[in-house]
Amino acid sequence: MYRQIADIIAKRIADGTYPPRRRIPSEAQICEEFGVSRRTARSAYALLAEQGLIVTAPGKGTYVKPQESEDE
Amino acid sequence: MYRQIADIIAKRIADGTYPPRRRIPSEAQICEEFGVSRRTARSAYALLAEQGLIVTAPGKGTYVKPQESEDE
DNA sequence: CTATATTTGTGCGTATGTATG
DNA sequence: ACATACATACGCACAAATATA
Repeated sequence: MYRQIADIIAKRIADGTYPPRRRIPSEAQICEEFGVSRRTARSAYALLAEQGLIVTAPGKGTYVKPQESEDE
Repeated sequence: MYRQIADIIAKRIADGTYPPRRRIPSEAQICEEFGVSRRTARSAYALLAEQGLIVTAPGKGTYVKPQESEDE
């Protein structure tokens, strides 16, 4: 199930729904949208982070990974 | 053997020992009660699920299937 | 500086799902 | 049918980091 969620989010990143450096839904919001536990939401994001698609920022949120060419 | 266990559980559902929407013993508890392996306990529950008597919820447990007329 | 709210990080226990021997 | 192990998922609680009032 967490793989399906990760796949959906990955598609949103690919099609520009979630552009680079954009903050994406919090884990809590993922729980609501997909009706899953936070554990599952986190597993999905962990998979996307492992794939290098997103980065997490404790206390701030989760963001789409910036492009290589982009500055800080 | 798993058919015998399934039959016993089915009787408990039929006589109201396990009412609709009630959580029934976990697979582990079935193992203890009947002295069988988890594989056998799962086979029993799989049979009952196939018969539409129960529904399983990963991470939560196994429940007696609600009546058609019941709301969520 | 304090207090509150939000968000990610971590840990625990329990239960079902899947795979292997 | 047995035994074992690991993966996945739910729920809860608390900590740490950040932002805001």
